[in-house]
Amino acid sequence: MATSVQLSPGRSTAMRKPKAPEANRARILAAAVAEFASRGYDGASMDAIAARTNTTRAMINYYFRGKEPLYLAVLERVYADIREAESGLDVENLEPVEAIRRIVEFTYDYYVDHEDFVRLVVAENQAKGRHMKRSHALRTVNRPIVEMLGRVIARGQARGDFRADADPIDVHMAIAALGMFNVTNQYTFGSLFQRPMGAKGDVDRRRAMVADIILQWLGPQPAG
Amino acid sequence: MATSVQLSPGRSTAMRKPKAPEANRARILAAAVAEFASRGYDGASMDAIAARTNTTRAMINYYFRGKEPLYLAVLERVYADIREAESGLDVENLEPVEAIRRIVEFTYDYYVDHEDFVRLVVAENQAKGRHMKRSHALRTVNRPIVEMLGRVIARGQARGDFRADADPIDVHMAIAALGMFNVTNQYTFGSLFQRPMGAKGDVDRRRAMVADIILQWLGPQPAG
Amino acid sequence: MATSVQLSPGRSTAMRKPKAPEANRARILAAAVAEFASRGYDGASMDAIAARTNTTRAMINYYFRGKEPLYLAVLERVYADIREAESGLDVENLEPVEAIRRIVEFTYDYYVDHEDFVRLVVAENQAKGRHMKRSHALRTVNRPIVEMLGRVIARGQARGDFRADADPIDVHMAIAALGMFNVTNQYTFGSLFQRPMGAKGDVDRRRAMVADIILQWLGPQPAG
Amino acid sequence: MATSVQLSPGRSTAMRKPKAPEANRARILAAAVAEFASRGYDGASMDAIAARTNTTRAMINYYFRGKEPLYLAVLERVYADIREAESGLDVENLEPVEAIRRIVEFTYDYYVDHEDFVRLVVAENQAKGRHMKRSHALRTVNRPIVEMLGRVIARGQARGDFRADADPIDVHMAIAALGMFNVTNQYTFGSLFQRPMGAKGDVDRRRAMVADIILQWLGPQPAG
DNA sequence: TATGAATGAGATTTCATTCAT
DNA sequence: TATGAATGAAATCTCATTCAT
Repeated sequence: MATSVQLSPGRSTAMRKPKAPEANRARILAAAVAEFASRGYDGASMDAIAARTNTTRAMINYYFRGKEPLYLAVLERVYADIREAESGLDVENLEPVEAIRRIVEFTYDYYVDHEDFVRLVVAENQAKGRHMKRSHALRTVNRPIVEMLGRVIARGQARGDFRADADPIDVHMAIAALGMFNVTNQYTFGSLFQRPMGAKGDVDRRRAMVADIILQWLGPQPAG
Repeated sequence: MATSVQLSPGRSTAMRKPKAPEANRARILAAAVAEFASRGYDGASMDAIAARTNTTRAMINYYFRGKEPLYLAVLERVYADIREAESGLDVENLEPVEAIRRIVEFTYDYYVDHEDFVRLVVAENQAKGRHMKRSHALRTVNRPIVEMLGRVIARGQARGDFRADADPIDVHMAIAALGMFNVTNQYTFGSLFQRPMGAKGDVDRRRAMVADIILQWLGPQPAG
Repeated sequence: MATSVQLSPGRSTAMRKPKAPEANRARILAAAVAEFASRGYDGASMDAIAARTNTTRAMINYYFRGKEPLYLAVLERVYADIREAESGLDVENLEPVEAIRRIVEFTYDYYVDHEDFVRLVVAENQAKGRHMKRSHALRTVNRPIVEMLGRVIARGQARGDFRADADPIDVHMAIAALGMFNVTNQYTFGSLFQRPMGAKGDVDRRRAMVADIILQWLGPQPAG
Repeated sequence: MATSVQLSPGRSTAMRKPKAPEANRARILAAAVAEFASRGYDGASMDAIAARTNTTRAMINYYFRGKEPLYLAVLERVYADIREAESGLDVENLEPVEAIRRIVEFTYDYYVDHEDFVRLVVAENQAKGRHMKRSHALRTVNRPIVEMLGRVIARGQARGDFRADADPIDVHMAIAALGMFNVTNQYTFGSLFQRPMGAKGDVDRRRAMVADIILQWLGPQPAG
């Protein structure tokens, strides 16, 4: 018994006890965003999240009641973030064409700069929207960018700049598709075609390209 | 093979030991494609794959030497499949504009009809290309569609139908982005904007839309 | 401990959750010593260790984080034990020859009485010291018996009882070799030469024999 | 089906088919000696042995009928080898003291040069002689060295060179113990006391030391 | 004689969650 | 509010052996 035997099985590093519930919650949530984005729902481990926050699995369960609720909170958070960012975008004073270009650029950059968001959206789609369905908050997320697009397109149509049958949701979808692909498919596409993509690709050139594509398509139909 | 060869007696149906390695392998691979596509790498379970066939985990390990090699075989298989399908696409005799439309339609339909392929590609990207890197076969997959696009674009440029600076890989990327998005993001996008997507969306309309987008963009630049 | 302290009510016997981490850890460690000593590293099974206690594999992993760390803890424990036992050996007040005899006897008996220790040492050697290398604790184990031997030998040399070139580590090695062999090789040697060995052999006679061998060797060199 | 799919699950390296049963057996046995010596009974894998021989597990089972019989064959082989080597030792024409020195040196060197033998003996002892018991061949192995020792000791006693109560088996045991320890305990002892041992230690010095120990002990008892 | 195919048992480890305090 | 302890389920992989030819 004189021999010193280690008693505590867990991590024995002295951990600070914050005693600040809100801060704890926020820290856990941030760690969870990173972990779920990086590893996906199944790949993410509660332990890894705990390790990123100097707390324990039990703590996380205490705050979020389990892995899935935590994941939902993560989704809600990143959607709230993009909604907020979109809200800050002011295009009412720009000419329609310039406004579209601005919106495309904003969107393109947001994806490049927020890979976590993109990866989480993709993960949720890979999960067939399983979790999203259970969240009232997520089912009622509104994305200001679509209404914004609607107003810009209407202005452009009024001036004859844009084709008459342009639909804001279609336009948003095209912008999102072209912008996301660079991030979502960077590994396979980049590897197969030897093109650096995502944040490492030629961001400026490709962002401009997307704007061109959208604007060409939106432009008034040549008679015929 | 046309002549009737006597098969060994008990080979007809319910044998305890099938002894049909090729068929076994193929069955396992098919089951693995479905399982990995449905659940992702981590989510997929060797047991589930075994259950989809009439074999056991041990059998799968015997044939494929583990989960990751099996996953690689799956990736290689679906890439081989799309490469083969692309090879069968004949556009050399079409006018450039029609050829592009044909290629877009083919690609769009392939994604809609082969969700497994799309999901596997997405999954591999979510895994940051981790597995792909280890496969020589995958690092050297060539996608005939890009060369095909290159030839069509060159023909179009020679006739003045297409802009001079069009790049086949950019074009392929745009087509892929617009086509995949409908499949990859169907759950979140569809839910957020109340639009059915993927195979359940308005496939015809959207396929045409993608072709329009690409062709407008490819068309000769208006002077100025 | 002598005063009667009130224990918490349910603590007496059959609780579903013992909540006695120290005792659990100790019980697991003891079981692991027995299992690893009996079956070697590879032969030992975590299940068997669990069965020897009243816990589960998962519990063991919780406390020790895996099989190898557990094995290391076992090694560290038995080395700590022998070190402690060696420390209790008091030979400073004995004449050098008697002191050597005492040390030999202690060592010989320790091996006979602690087959687990001997078997674990042998197992680690069979594993080429693979695990030991990874343990800082083990790399810095000091064995008091060698310093003790050094002091006794020096005293004997000063009196002319022992040869001048005697080296404590050589002496310890010879003692250990002769003592361990009886335990380590009891099965093959005993079987081949029909001699009961280990604890079943003629312990007294052989222990004396080892002391004789060592002392004859240590004794002053006959001139010439 | 145009795609090339690997069909054979096993190792596809072109393997030569020796068609030489005896040679096969010998090669497998040699590989098994190395594998069992290196990894112990449990640690050894039939696959690893197969890999060392360019055959398959099935082959080995075909020749040896299982892992344990193979292990027994290995033990029998290495004991046959040492017996044969011992038989070649000629000491009848040496003076008793020189003869003893010769025997010690031979034994010491044999252990240093045949670690596989030593490791197998140790492994069998760690297995508590479990396998040995089942082998008639092993239960009747005779070790010529003991009779040889007996004759030498008798000659030495007749001349008054050796003590009267010296027992050949005791002597052999001491020689074996001192010689084996250098090999069997080289990892723990060497690490704990910073002494290179086994073939890497100071073989010459230690071999001489063992001879000295034995001869001092065997020498005629000083009166008293 | 030789072998690819097939099998079932067992081993370790990870993990999310629950419990009692 | 916070947490160490405990648990049961599942997942992957290895392996010796057997079978049919």
